[in-house]
Amino acid sequence: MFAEIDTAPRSSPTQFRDLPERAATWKPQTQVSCSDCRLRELCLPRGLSDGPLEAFSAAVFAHRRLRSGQALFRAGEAFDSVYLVRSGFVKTLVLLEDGREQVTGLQMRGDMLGMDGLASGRHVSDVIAVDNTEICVVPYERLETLSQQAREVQRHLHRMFAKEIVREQRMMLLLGSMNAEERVSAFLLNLSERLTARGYSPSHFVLRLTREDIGSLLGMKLETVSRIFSKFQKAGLIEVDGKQVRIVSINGLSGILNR
Amino acid sequence: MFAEIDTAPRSSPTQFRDLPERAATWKPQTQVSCSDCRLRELCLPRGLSDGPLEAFSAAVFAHRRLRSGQALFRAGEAFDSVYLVRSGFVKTLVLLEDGREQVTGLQMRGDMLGMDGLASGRHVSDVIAVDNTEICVVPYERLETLSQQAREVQRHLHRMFAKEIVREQRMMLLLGSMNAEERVSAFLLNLSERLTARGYSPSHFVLRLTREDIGSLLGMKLETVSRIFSKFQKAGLIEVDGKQVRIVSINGLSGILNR
DNA sequence: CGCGAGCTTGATGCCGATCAATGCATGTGG
DNA sequence: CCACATGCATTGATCGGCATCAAGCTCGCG
Repeated sequence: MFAEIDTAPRSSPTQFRDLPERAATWKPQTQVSCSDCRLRELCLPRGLSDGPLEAFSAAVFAHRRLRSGQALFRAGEAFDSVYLVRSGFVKTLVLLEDGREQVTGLQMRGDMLGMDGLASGRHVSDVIAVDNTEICVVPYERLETLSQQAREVQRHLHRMFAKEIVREQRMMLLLGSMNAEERVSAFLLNLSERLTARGYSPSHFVLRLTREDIGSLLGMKLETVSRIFSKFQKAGLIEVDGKQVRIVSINGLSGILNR
Repeated sequence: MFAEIDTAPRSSPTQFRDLPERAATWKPQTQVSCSDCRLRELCLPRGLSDGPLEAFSAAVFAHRRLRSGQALFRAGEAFDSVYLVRSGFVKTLVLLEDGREQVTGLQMRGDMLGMDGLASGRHVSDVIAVDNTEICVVPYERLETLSQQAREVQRHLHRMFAKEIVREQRMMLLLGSMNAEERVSAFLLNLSERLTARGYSPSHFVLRLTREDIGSLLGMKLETVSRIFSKFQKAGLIEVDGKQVRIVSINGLSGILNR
């Protein structure tokens, strides 16, 4: 039904993600310099001068490759690094003592992870790859040092923190005051925006999450997610086929939000 | 029904909050040094050595006094400072384009505010006093400088950021996967904990928020909040009289959460 | 005194949860 | 290669928790 739009136009490792014979060759890789990383414009302060850039590059200690399903870290583990998604997709989960868990985010290229661990020295969330994923590891100590040497790095870091705070505030608003249709539509529009910013098609993409994970993220049951997808499809707003989604009417979707 | 437990044991400005004739004298105050601020152990890095301490003290540019109902800042205003609650209580609201708003937090002594503005240079939330409140104003530029000079200050700042991220994650979990009774009980227990940490009674306190604000914070309607308070009272878990609350059975309340 | 803001409580209705059946794709072991 | 299990998604039927609508109360205040 849908053409393959699953490939990352500017990020080579992901373009093989659906080919099992390539996935089988998925292995840790040697280190890469930040200077020629295509992620640079997302991950680094804009216009970072050469000195700080190289310093930042040195701060990226290592890269980790995760296969879909593998964990980057889990709640309870000691915090020592923050992470940047270089390619692929991960989900973040927070856990309640009684076993209940909730997806709190879907992160993609350029998104920062793991800052939660700074509060107590231990992570309070799980981060799980939902696609073959490449991660830049930035030891916190190095980031601290670098941040003290270069004010622009410090400011960039603060901005990353602040963005996460704002994102979570928006999620609280979604969870606290939107109905199910509004949540799903906000989710799809947000996904579209972020994928567009990363060079993907604005209208045609692959949900990395199952209906259950989407439901968890949006505070509803998987059946409800499924029903609303079907309803939107009948209304001519989207086309859905499993995880493949095409947004037919952005305006229609936005209309649901501002109603 | 309840004795007056409304006074702040270690924070002088608030102990007059319910006396209107004192409230009428509420006016901007001269500057105070951080070194003899009673908030010090909450707001400053523990064991901060003398040099950085004085630097930090100098970073607190001014103090602002707000009467109940006044705004510290509003969404859309330019960001230039972060704030610390020195005494009193404020609520934070985020707004949707269509006018919907949601309370996202209740902040009290030692809590930091305004970091959201760092993301875009403009605040995206309103902060409104829900009691006569005293605020320490810390210009961001100064904080940046100080943070570069003293690693312990930087680390403390990062930890404040991270705590806010973790707090918001917990709120997402509450909003996404708890029913109404669990939310109210989590709210009361959290309030009790935080007030205890500040030297108030763990069992006997004053809700600063209206039923409507509590409902907004917890993602439910004010009538539901009211009903659940009544239900908890009948069950012998709490005693409520307007904004006065006494927790009769902490275990009973916790039991609702882990059920 | 009357008025409005905030709170409580009841009656009713709806949205989304729950329970359940089915289909489909993938993987696995006989 | 088939039988079977497992994970994920869709759809229907029913139920219940919370929203909604409404009435009445208290309290502080102009």
